[in-house]
Amino acid sequence: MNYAQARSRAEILKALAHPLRVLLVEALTGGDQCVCELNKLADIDQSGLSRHLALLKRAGVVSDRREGMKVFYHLETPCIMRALECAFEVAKAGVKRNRKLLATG
Amino acid sequence: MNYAQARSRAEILKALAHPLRVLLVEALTGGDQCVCELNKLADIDQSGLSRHLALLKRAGVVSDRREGMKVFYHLETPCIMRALECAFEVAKAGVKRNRKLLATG
DNA sequence: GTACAATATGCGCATAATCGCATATTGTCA
DNA sequence: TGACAATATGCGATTATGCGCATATTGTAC
Repeated sequence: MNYAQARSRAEILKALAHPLRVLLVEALTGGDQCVCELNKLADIDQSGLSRHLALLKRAGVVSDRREGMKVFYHLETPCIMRALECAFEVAKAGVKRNRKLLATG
Repeated sequence: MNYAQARSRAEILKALAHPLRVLLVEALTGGDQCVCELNKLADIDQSGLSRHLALLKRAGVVSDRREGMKVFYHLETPCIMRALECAFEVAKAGVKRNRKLLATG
């Protein structure tokens, strides 16, 4: 893998590397949702949410479509969630490892 | 999923969300390597590399062990590569999608 | 046309990430 | 002990991110 390839992978990962965006992607695995629904996921200002969604869209992770006044977002890449599952396992393992280190050392 | 869980997942993703760190993780799937070897992967200053490795370690993605003067890094989570593969698919799809948009619009 | 609802964007500020350089630490060998 | 190799850390400068507020856009209904 060359640096250019690594950069494009990193771009995607960066798009996912935010708590709210993780929540958004997870929510969208259950099906498309409009911004007004997604806005209930976390206590965030609407303009911020809109920015996060735009960012995910730019990265190619989601797409959007308009229906009347509402805009629905769609998860283009369910495989991303499998990646997140793995990441979660890593996190748990890491926490355990650190606990062990603290107990031992 | 609550915000705390999302945050811990985002932490892992953030750790991976850098071109050099993507390269490092990929390189380590082939087996443990010392910093001096990893330093050949990209044109980066040694102290920078050390920082990136420390970051991956803090996130629980890699571990290190000392052997004489050298420090070897070990990938704790080969499953991470699936995330990278997925990210790559997303990236490719994104490029295709943009081409189509350019052609259509 | 007005009024309103849903969503997006411009802007300024605060915080975090990254980098390069110098320097410190740790281990080996003579 | 001193000299050197491998790695890590402190610091300052630059750049990128995220946030909240105000405002703009787009669509609907009257």
